[in-house]
Amino acid sequence: MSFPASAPSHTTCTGAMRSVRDSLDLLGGKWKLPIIVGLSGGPQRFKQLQREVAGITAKMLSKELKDLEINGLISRHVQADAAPVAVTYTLAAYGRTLFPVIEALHAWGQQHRAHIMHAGEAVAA
Amino acid sequence: MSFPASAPSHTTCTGAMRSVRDSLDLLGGKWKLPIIVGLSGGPQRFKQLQREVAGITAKMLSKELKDLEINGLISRHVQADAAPVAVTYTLAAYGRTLFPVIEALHAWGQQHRAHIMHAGEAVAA
DNA sequence: GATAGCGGTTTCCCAAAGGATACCGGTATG
DNA sequence: CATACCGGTATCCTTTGGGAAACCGCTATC
Repeated sequence: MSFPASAPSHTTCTGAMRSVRDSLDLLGGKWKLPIIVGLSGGPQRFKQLQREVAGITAKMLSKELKDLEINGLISRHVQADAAPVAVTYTLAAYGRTLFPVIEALHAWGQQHRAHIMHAGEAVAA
Repeated sequence: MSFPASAPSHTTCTGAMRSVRDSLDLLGGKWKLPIIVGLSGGPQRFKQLQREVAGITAKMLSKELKDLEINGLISRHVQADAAPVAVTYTLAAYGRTLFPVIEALHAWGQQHRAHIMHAGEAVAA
């Protein structure tokens, strides 16, 4: 259940690391998580999403969405019936299993920001 | 406490993303987490650690250790008394606050691996 | 007919990440 | 004297990540 709390001994820790690195490979980079969070509020169309993920270029968004779809985290729907061909991206159920991970990163990042500020105060004071 | 479960609305999600990206900036890259896990079992000396983190070069290990130390996640101790100058690296208390994050990444990565295998089975069967 | 939006792709380019190798001064060991 | 271990550093190189801008066909709108 937990990664070894003590005595890594090469083999044990190497094993635990594999899965950690797997996660990081899928979620690493600048845009994967922002996109997932951007979709967490409901389906979005390409340009909508690009506006929401502030700063991302069309090229990056396109590429990252492909990656995420390949890994089953999101799904792409094309409505050819509509006149200018609407495309919507939806966070898949499997993508939602990432929420605890995002939560953990979010919580730590927030606490870390507070930690930094606190250290800064002592200096600034 | 939790990142917005619905209706991101730009501002909300942008705020939540900042801390997530902060975490990723500190922990991202190929080696940071492996090193932390490597130290989770107790203090290690440089070469010991390099052997444990399988595959890392001295240059990378040295650089990453500096980064981690600057961020207060680990601490470096030099024992000049010993003849060939021993250096030990220890996971700081603050570094241990990362355990929940690592746990989350570990758990998801492990589940993901199972997920992939499962999908593979259907094909392989 | 011009302009704007959609959903992208293509090309070019730069900076950062990271690997390989050699080397450093020190000691101990054969 | 040669070799190996320690804790690194310096140099060079390739790979990757990612940004900028132009462009695509199509539609709707002024």
